[in-house]
Amino acid sequence: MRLQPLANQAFSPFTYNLFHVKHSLPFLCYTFYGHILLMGVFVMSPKVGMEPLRRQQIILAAKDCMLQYGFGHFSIKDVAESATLSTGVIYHYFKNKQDLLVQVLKESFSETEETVREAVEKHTAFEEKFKAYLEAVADVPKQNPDFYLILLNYIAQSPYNEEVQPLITKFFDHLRTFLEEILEEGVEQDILHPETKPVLSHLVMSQAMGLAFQEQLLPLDNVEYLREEFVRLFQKYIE
Amino acid sequence: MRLQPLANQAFSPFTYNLFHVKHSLPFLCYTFYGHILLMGVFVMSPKVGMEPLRRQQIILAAKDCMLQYGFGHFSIKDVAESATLSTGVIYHYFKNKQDLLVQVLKESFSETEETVREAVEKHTAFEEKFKAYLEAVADVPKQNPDFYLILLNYIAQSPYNEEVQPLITKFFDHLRTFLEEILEEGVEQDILHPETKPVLSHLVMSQAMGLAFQEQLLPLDNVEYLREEFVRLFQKYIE
Amino acid sequence: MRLQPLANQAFSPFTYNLFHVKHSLPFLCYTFYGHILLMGVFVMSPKVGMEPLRRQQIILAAKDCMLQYGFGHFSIKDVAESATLSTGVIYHYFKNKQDLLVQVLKESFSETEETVREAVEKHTAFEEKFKAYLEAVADVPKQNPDFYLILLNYIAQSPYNEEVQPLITKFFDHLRTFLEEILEEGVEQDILHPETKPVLSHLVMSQAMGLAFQEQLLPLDNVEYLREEFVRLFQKYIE
Amino acid sequence: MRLQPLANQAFSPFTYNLFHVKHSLPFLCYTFYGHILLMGVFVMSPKVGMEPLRRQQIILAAKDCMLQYGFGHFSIKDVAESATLSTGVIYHYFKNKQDLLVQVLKESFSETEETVREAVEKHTAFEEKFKAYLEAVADVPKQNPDFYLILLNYIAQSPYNEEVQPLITKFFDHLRTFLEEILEEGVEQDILHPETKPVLSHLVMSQAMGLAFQEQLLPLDNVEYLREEFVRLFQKYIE
DNA sequence: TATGAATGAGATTTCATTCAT
DNA sequence: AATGAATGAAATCTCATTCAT
Repeated sequence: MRLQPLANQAFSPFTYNLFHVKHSLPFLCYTFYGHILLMGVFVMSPKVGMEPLRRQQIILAAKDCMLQYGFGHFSIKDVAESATLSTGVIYHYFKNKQDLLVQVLKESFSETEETVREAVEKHTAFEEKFKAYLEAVADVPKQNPDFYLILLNYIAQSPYNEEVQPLITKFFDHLRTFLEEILEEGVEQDILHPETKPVLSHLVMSQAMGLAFQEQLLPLDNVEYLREEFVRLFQKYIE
Repeated sequence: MRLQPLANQAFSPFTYNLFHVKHSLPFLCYTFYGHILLMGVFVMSPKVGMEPLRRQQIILAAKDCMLQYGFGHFSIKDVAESATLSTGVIYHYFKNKQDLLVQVLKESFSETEETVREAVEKHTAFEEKFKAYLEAVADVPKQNPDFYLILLNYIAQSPYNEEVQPLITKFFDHLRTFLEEILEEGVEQDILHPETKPVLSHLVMSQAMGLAFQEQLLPLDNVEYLREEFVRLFQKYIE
Repeated sequence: MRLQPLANQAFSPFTYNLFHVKHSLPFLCYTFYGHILLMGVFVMSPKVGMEPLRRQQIILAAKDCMLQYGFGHFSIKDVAESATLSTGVIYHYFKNKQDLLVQVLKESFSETEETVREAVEKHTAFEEKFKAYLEAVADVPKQNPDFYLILLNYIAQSPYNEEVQPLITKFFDHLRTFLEEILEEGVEQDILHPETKPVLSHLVMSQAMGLAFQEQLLPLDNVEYLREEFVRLFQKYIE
Repeated sequence: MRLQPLANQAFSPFTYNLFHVKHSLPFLCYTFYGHILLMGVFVMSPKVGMEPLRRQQIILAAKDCMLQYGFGHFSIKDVAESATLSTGVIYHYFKNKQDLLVQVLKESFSETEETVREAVEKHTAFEEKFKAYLEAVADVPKQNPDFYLILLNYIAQSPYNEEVQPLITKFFDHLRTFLEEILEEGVEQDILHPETKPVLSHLVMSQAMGLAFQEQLLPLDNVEYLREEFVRLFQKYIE
């Protein structure tokens, strides 16, 4: 008695559906005479706890599609294909396209924020923290190469998208507030003038963002050196 | 007695109704005594020769739509409506949507480039030129409020659009090369180290772009002050 | 005891209502004594697995439209209407208009080729095979009245259509090669001179095609007689 | 005093229309002081007897377009461009697109008919006339390479075009009737059986047409030989 | 949970024809 | 007789979303 894949031609044109139903399994066996017998169909019970996994699977596929096709040509069908799921199931896990898009952005944001925070928290001295911050934000395009391309797509959309706009604003605010907290230590230690804080934090954010976008657009040959100079530029500024 | 080109504004496409000689254009010249003489008439038909006028009209309408709906929801139908024309006529003046989009971008670029060049060329001393450049690029969002929003939309498209990508690259290259030419004067006057040139030009471009995008995204309350600090940041850097 | 594929016609997409086990397909086999046994059921959903059915349905509708409106005024919208489907669903089953058109042609070709081959294969003697071939190709317009009208439409397109051109060429080549294989028997039996083969096969193809097109164009009153004479013409030629 | 081309910049944006009006001419001269003076505009009177010439010009351009783009992508704008005329003027000489298309076909037909008639009329004896006819119709694709491609386009259209259909029928009828007149001589000289006449004439027409179409479709390597055999086939038939 | 078929609105593009002059 | 701008209908194609099962 041996299990065998079902020969295609043995099935009427509708039987192949069986194999498309992902959570069912035909159970076959050979008879004593070598004939194939279908013993039954196991319709597997839906897996428990699949929800977060599926969501993740879809978000990842959506990220891929965003990078490959851009916001303008991003389609649910492509996401489904890329996740090897049906289009319909996307709507089980996400309210609609917009919802999916927002989740993708949220993921990207929290990833990047985490990276920066971790880099800073290794240090205690103000100067070291500041340097670590500068290096971390300058390194985002290297650590997380797709982040700025995704961000770019969303920023372009943001003026026309009520949900995306505040998300982006919040992301930059978080990151900038975090920097201001670091700078506050400098102020307390009389290294920095209090007024420098808001301006400096804005300039750092802008510069980091500008550099990353330039890198996306033009093939820069001396990226590494530019990043180092970016750090130096602001170290010089606070002296 | 000198031949004089007719002032453009004297001949809106509908003015032909005003002439006694129907559907024609008077050809005039000044006499020795300053009197105007009608030398003859050019036969014209009002439905002919609309090309330059219409192209401009459509490009303007397209810019409006771009700002209003963004790249993602930019439609030819909207452009036509906004220009109070039929959709078909757009294709009389532009090969396709892509072509129109490219023309819009080209216009925006040349406008901005011109503004910066003009600002710099008022000065002769290196330090003044450099300052003028910094101020001019920092002021682009103020002088030309739509520029960065349009740019943003195109940048997001650029990785998926063969024609737009090189246009943007060229624009930034032009602007950066122009800055390097200014910096070269600083090098010649021993104010700057030669190696500073490429790095500095990149950092300035990034910072300007980053600031402008931030301004697009967040309602900054101290924009003016930030711009001043932007200038000071780089003045400090070259000291 | 042998497994038997279910006959297609037993499962129109709507028959699922008839089964007691809802939305499923019975899997049957013959017993040693010829009795039918229900071995199990395949779970299916009526909205799934429509592909082969719909493709056929659409191809048929497309054929109808082709005949009714011709290549020049063949529109997807008409096909959809004729198949009582939405326009969108056509693009679910076919990549684009061109793809659909090609599938229609392929079907028509294989049908006709099959008819001719079957007619010939009933015979064994060379003369009989040759006669059967001549009669079969002459009878195509009668057996398959739409074939030449469809062909005509495609041929007119072929110089401007990269995909259709080789399909048509291949079709005629197949049919002509098949005739050459028949003629080869005549050569082996010393009934034909070897050199006659290629020329004769071409002339037969041309004549058949020419006759069919004439029939399309003019209302011939003596079609039957013409076909007989067509056969006689070439029988005489090989004597 | 010298004639000079008008400097572009001397004209308001609408004056260039002057040069677009094909039948008007500015008349210029230099003054004693070197200034350009426009002396007047000659609006040339419409040329008399241009009608047939223009019609011919347009028909030729239409033929070119038909060959280049086929019936399916044949557009008035292309015809106008190919004839270096405006789209509007086409409608001065032809009622509409359909009318133009019909004229193109008529021209092609009369050309071909003429060729065949001339070839036959050089001879007097029946056999020679018959041979000349066969050779002439077989040679049409060589003498008039575009004829069958144009015909193909029209035939495919004919079932859906009330005006084209009878034109084609008439063309083939003419040519076939002409052959029957020749054959009648053979009947009178007791070379042919009277019943052969209609069948033979049809078969000849079909064969010629079929051969020509095959030649259009497939790259035949032995066209010349095929044509000779075509002649021989029917010479043999009447023996 | 999952499938993928189906819908229908909307976008781009083409083009015969008209029209004012 | 000639221009080419303008229209608007129609065609192709895309895609978010729904739906029966």
